[in-house]
Amino acid sequence: MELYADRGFDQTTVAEIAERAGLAERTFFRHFADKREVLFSGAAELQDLLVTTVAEAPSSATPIEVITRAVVVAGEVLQVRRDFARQRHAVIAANPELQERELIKLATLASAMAAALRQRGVKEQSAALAAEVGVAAFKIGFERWIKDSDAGDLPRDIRESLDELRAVANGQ
Amino acid sequence: MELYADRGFDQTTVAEIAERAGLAERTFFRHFADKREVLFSGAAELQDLLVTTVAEAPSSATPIEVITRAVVVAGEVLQVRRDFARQRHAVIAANPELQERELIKLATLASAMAAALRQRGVKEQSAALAAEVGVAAFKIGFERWIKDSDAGDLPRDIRESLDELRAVANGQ
DNA sequence: TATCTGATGTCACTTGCTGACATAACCTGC
DNA sequence: GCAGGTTATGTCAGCAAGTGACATCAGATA
Repeated sequence: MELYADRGFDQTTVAEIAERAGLAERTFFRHFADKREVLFSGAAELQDLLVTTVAEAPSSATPIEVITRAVVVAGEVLQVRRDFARQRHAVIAANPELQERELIKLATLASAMAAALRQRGVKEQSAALAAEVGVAAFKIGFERWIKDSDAGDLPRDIRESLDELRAVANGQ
Repeated sequence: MELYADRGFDQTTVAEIAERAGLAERTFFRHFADKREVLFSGAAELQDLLVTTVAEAPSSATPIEVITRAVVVAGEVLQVRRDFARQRHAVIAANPELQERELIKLATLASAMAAALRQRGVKEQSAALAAEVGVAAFKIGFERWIKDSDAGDLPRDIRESLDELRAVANGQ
């Protein structure tokens, strides 16, 4: 992260990262599939959190309620380390390859949530759509939160995005 | 496309592509930014189509109506070459790097549509959300269409996805 | 015809990433 | 404690993607 933030992602070689870490270059690739993955190792935990939250929701809840709960909980967790999230976001925003990776991670989260919904008996299409909607609202709520110069409130921003998404989808 | 479809994306070298095309390897990179981009050169035209459709919609239309029209029109165009779309989809589905590229292209389309909506006076957040919703419905409609063993009807599938998205978002 | 421009070729080079094999650290059972 | 297995790390050679610099060639234009 330090190197990426300082000189930029492209300008940082794996050799430099390895040297800074006191390891051989080869060892880096044993810990991370590629140079980008360093910034996305946290995605697995986030996915667990989302899936667990979906799975544990009361059976009376509708798909969108379940998804809302999940992304809001994720927001609560992310919010804790705002400075880190911000720096990471800046690094990613400066590089298209990293944005690609970010997008596929989000898509993976969506499909994991969709799978968890299907487990609850939600039908295929609805599950996929609810998950996509949740991720879209999360994404836009996250961006608003990161831009906010004050402390901000990520879960609230996510909820508001979802409300506005609903309004927009209903033709308002 | 032939090479990618035959031996797979990873197993195809740029040297081979260049040879098949009767060109030097260097020349390949003057036509395409990288090895993946070959499969996404059509995205620019699609973006033009979407943006134009958004811009030309009657001023009375709501954001979601405008976006719906745009993605349906895009569906009509894509539908014409179903075999090509299918083969391309299969190649992409077999390779994570290509999926990443696909996702960033879709995200680019979404943000282009959002910009076109803002041009119409739609406020920032609503524009972004409407565009995201449109792309999500397009994506899922497209997948249904591509899986369909019959001739299928892409615009219809997209519309149905949007209807179902609305139902889901409203808590059904 | 002379010249200008754009597309292509050639070459050398960096860097990401992988496979194969060697070595060191660390358990685990006895 | 120690023999044997497992896991993390090092070393090295090599492939393929992508880039910069310079040369060349073909067609358009004055």
